[in-house]
Amino acid sequence: MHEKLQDYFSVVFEPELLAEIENNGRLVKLKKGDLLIDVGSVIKEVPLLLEGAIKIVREDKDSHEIVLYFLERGDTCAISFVNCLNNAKSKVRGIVEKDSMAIFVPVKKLEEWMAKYKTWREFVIESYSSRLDEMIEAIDMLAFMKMDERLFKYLSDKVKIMRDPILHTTHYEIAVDMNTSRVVISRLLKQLEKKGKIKLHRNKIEVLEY
DNA sequence: ACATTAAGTGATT
DNA sequence: AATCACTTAATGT
Repeated sequence: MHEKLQDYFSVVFEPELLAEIENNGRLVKLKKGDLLIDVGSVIKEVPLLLEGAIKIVREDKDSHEIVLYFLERGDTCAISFVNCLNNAKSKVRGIVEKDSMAIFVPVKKLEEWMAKYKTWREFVIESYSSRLDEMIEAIDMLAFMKMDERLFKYLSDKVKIMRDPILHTTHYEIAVDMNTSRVVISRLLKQLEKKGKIKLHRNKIEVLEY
């Protein structure tokens, strides 16, 4: 826990705060597919991501979903933190996208730290605003971009987050993430392959350009 | 060999 | 861009 914490957070947090995180947080290993938070749940612990990636998804009542943004190492979900200071329920779902490691810190502590540590305050504000930026980007994508552009952005985003140009996913999973049908995704992927931007395999997509 | 699941495709709306 | 109705290909038992 110490080393990883140092790796990603020692540049942003002062030593006392790092020590507090170590004393109050619990280290959790997360497996791909784990459900971190669901719509309607109240959060009492917030994760600081040491390694891996989390997908944040919005879901409607008919289980249509749309990906809002991804969390990476060094990130936290400030939205859910601020949200639970407000005693509100989560409006999003967080799913572990690849095997991850995180430190869970009780919200109560985080609240104390807001007053105590400047770096923590700045971190939360920073994180909140970049999450908001990403969400606005997601809205732009839905409102203004065509399916083929959306798909290519989805692929290149995912490559960046997974840190691997070979995506181990199916057409169906992409279709669910983008709230469209598998057939549409298959056709668009085929077009991208013809343009030489990707290479298709079973359960696997090689992204050549991103 | 057979069943299941992933992916490709034409036709229709 | 979505849906239907297949076909083909890859994989698991």
